[in-house]
Amino acid sequence: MFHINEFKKLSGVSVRTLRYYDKIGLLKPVSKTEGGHRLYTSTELKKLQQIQFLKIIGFKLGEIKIMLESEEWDWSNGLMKQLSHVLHEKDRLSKIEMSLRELINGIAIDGEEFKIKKIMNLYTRDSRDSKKILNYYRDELNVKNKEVLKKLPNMASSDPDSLEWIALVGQIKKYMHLGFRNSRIQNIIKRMDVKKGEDFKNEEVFLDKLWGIRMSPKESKDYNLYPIDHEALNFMEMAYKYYLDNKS
Amino acid sequence: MFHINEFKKLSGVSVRTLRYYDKIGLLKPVSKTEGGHRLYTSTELKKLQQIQFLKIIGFKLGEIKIMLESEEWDWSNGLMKQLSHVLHEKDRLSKIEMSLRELINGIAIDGEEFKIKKIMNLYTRDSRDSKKILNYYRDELNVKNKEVLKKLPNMASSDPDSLEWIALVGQIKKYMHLGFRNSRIQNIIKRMDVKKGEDFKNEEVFLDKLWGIRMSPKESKDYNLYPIDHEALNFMEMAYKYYLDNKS
DNA sequence: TATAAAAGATGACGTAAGGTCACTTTCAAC
DNA sequence: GTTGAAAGTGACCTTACGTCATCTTTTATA
Repeated sequence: MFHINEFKKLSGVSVRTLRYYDKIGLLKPVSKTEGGHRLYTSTELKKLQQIQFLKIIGFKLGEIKIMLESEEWDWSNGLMKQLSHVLHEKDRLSKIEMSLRELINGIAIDGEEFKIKKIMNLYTRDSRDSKKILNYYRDELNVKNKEVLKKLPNMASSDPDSLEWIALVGQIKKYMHLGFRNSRIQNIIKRMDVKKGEDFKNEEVFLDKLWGIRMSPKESKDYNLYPIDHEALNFMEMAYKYYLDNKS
Repeated sequence: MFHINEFKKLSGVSVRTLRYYDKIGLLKPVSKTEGGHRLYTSTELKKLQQIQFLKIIGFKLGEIKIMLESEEWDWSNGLMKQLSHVLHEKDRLSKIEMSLRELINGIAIDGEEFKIKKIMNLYTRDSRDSKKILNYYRDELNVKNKEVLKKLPNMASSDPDSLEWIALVGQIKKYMHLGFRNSRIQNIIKRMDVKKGEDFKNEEVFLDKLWGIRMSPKESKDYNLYPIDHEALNFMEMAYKYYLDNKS
């Protein structure tokens, strides 16, 4: 049984925060003294540590409450979403970093009078057509990777079967530059062929989609769902033909 | 002279925001009508665009106000500080990203029951000596990931090469109950064998570690780094032997 | 020119996660 | 029983606005 001050020292969390967590029902003390002083045990300490971790990872207190309360929380999905969010944030910061460096270099080169002048130019470039900056920035920064990054992890989910396909296709793209005759590429193709042999239902669905994209490139709504482009698909096809020829 | 609604359309900034900026003295309308309606000109539009830019870059409204008001604001210094701040944030996010990927991979391999169990283990291990989590995490996230994960290139990251291994091991565990003679299992083993044949350096490191864990189960500090247990490893070994026997 | 409708103004409350007073009550030691 | 330390509660503050609700001004039409 720890008093709040001891508990604070054990956990490193401020007293105000502990009272706040109590109030919002995130972490209740195990009991109270007659006078109303809060009492905690090591069980609460563990829970608090989980909370701290999830908070660092970027979840909000409300979300954390739900996660820890409900038994059927979809961890895989939640973590994926969080990851996507983090990647998006990182990307945004990278763009900001570039802008800042540009400005700093500009000032270093052009001196102080650079400031307003240049900053304004960054805009007038765009404001000529009286479009909104925010939208400009939103397009530049967000749309691009939101679409691409979000799609892949969701479909991969946490199923190792689908994950392997993702990995295989990813490797194809990674090593495409080696040419379809290259042994590494041929090895990847071989693994795909072996895996293709396992015609169980889960795979089938994914496989049909993946291989099927090539068939109906225009009308396919699924096209955007997979981060695989026609170049890579054509390459795969060539490599696969080559593989079949040399196999027999 | 623009009325507030026209100005909003030109700038893309909400009416509420414009009134707010007026109130805090960040952007005042050039004049008002008799009845008190705000009137703006293109001068205010330019200033607003500067404000928007600085906001995106990460400055707070209070800071922006000072910047634009005072003539002698040290731009170079301020931008540098901001850059430093951005870099720190990026770094923090990178660590979070690694943690998330680690968790996600863990779930991909061990399934849902991984969740609380594993997350809690991450803590209780340390809480015995009543250190604060934050420090623990700083150690965990920094030291572990930085040193170890960097050494074994990207196993936890999104590199498709490593991803395939994770997927393969995940499938082994998923279908272990079928027995090592099962054709699906044997197919997975075959793919592992084929991939193992690609003896490029990146793979080698990972592979040695993965396969090597079995060798030194007790002293291995790396053991905890991979979400793979001995049961699965033994199973893999049996399946692999069986595969080799039936191959020749 | 009278009136109705649209547009604008003002003010209050809410957000997330607590920090910082101010004031009061309980605990623990003597 | 007294007293100082520790704990309690409550209120207001922070950012950058969003969202009503109510009231006034402007504008368009009859």
